[in-house]
Amino acid sequence: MASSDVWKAFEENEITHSVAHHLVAIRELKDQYGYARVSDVARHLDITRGSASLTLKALRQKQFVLEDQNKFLRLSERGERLVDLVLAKRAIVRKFLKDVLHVEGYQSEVDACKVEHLLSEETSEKLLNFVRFLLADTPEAREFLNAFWQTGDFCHDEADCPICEDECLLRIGADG
Amino acid sequence: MASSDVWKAFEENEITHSVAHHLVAIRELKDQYGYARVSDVARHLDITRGSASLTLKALRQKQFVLEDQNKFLRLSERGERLVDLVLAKRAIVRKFLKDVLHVEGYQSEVDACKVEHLLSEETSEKLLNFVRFLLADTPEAREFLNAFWQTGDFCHDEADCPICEDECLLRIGADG
DNA sequence: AACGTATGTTTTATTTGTAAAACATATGAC
DNA sequence: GTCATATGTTTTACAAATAAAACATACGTT
Repeated sequence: MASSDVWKAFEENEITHSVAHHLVAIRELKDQYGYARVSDVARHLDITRGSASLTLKALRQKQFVLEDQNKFLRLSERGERLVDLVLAKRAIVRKFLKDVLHVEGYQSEVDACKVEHLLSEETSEKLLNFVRFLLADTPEAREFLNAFWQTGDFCHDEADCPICEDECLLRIGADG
Repeated sequence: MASSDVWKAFEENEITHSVAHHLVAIRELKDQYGYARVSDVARHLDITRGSASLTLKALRQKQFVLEDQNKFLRLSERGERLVDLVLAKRAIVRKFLKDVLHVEGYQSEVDACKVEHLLSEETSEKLLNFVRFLLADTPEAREFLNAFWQTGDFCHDEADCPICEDECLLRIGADG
C-alpha cells in the first residue's frame, strides 16, 4: 500500500534533527571561540550538560565526534562532511525562501532549519540547481522574477490555477 | 542567542508528523471506503491497533476526531480544517518538486510528506503563490522554465554562483 | 590547604510514539 | 449455542530525547 510506504520512509533518515544540531554546534563553536566542550555545546543549544553529554557520547561512539585528552571536542572527517551537507542544504533552502519567496527573515531561518536534514540528496541538488539558475543574471531569470515580484498575490481565485486542477487548495489562500 | 532560538522553534509545531498521518488516514479511508475505524487506520498506516487506539484516543480528547455509537470515526470541523491544510501544503511541495524541479516520482512523495507539516503558513502561502505563477501560462514563466530545463546542470563550477557568494556549498555538487 | 565555581558523568524520571500481549466484546458461520 | 474471527482497549515494555539532581573532578583564589 502506497500510503504506508511513504509513511515508513520518514524513519529512514541518516541523522536526527537533534544530532544535526549537536554537530553543527561544534562547528560553530570552533569557528567562533576556537574550541568546543560538552558544556559549550549545551549552552549553545540551551539544553542541560547531562543531555549534551549523553548525545555526544553516542556521537563519539559512532565516530562523528572525537575528544582530546582535555575533553575538547572536534568533528571527525565523517562529522565534518555531514555538517557540510547539513549547512549546504540549510543555506539552499534559506536562500530560496528569503531571496526568491521573500519569506521574512526569522521565519525563513526556522523553516530552513526544520527542513534541512529531511531533504534527500536528489531533491537538495535539484533545488540548488534551480536557485542558482533563478538568481543568476540571465535575461530569462531576471524577467521572470521581476514579473513574479510585481504581481504580488497571484491567482487567489480559482481560475487558471495549475495546482487546483489536481487538488483543491483554495482554503489556504482563503483563511487567515 | 540566535542559534538556540531557532533550535527551540522546532518544537513549536501544532501537530506532529504522526498525528498528521492519523488524521489524513481517516480522510482517505472515508473517501475510499466510506468509513474509518481504529483498525482501519492501523492497517492503513501499518501500525498496531493498540498504537492507533492510543493516538486516536488523544485526538478524540483534543476534539480533532469524533466517534459515533458504533466506534466509527470521523473528523471534527477542526480536524477537517487541519487535514485540508496538511494536504494543501503537501500538494504544493509535491507539485514544486515534481513539476518544477523534476524530482523523480517516489522521492518527491517522500520528501513532500516529510516536510509538509513543518512549513509555516507564511512559507506555504508564498510557495503556493510562486508555484502558481511559475506554472501559469505567462510568457515570462514559459521562457524561464524552458531555459531552466534546457540548461540541465547549471553552475557546478564556482563561477557566478549566487549562493556560494555567501556560503560555500560546492561539495554538494562535487560528491556523489 | 580550603573554598567556591566550572565541568563532565551518571542516575532517575518524563514524554512521545511505538510493539506485543492479554483481555473483552462483538459478529458471523455452522 | 458454540466457535472462530475481527475489533478495540489496556497493560507492559522499549527507544529517543530530554530535564533534574546527585556526584566526581578540576581549577583558581585566597
